[in-house]
Amino acid sequence: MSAVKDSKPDLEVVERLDRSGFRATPQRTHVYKTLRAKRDHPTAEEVFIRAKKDMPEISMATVYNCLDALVQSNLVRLVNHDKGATRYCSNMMKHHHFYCVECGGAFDIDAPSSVHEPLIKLPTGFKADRYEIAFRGLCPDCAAKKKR
Amino acid sequence: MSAVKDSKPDLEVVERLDRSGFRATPQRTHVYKTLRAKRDHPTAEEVFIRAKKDMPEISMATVYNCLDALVQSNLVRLVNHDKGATRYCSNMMKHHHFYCVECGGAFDIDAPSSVHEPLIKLPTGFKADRYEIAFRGLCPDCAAKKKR
DNA sequence: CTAGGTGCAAAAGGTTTGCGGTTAA
DNA sequence: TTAACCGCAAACCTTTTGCACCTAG
Repeated sequence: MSAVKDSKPDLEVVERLDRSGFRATPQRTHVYKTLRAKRDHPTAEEVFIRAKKDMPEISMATVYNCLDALVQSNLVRLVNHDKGATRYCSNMMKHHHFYCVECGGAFDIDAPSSVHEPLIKLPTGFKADRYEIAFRGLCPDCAAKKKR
Repeated sequence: MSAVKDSKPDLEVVERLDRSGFRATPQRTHVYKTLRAKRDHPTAEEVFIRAKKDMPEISMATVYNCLDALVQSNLVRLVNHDKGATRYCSNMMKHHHFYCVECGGAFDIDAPSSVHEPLIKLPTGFKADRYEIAFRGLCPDCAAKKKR
């Protein structure tokens, strides 16, 4: 009922791509799966390297194309660190990010489902449909090292 | 109220640069003043163009160098839009940003001085010394256009 | 059949670096 | 004097684009 490389591509994904006007190609679903396989924030190149393991013929351009389609389909988010290449995140749950100023790492911070209140009142006219908090400071590891 | 080129370079700036181990060179103070002159979020190239008006011999590399020194001295912040070049912001008051998904513009959102509370509890070990909220949605102009 | 997608290679940004010359402590 | 800094140009890295071929609808 399923092949080695073509395991069922998750209806949700197919549907979302379709709703945004994209075909659910093997490359796109594979890039998505690659991203889901690990809970970190890889760069496009990192994704490319990982995706090639199971799909050696995929190209960098296609990875960019796929990531773009996935972002537009709301299956993946962009995450910008302060420097360097754009990173991608397949965790679409409401969450925030913590950036360690020491080691440069980025960590997901879950948003409490209860309190996502209009913490800040926006000036009249602005219509926000989402927000994300970027914390900066020391991650547990670096904080521990620093203390000594 | 502005001078030709060498108006006194603001003690605060000199001191901050110095405290971070940078000399307060004419280029650095000029780039800083350039950034302060307008309340937007220019790219490095934009800064370069503006800075050249009053300092024609300044180079792109120097602008990058200066911006870097200013960021490290806490006189300027990096602002990343979703796409494109890094942008810079000389508004160091506690504030957040609103990104318009329609026109791509970025707007400063003042943080109420009263409530800058730890609205989200971080997992144990994380030591945040600051945070910034990125709102996304429609700016007043685009919201108005959309309504029609 | 044909619009959309892929892979490749080349191009286009954006940022950094190496280096000779200059300047401030 | 000398370490820091400047301007220039080349290098580098990330992302986009043009194009020939391919494939699903």
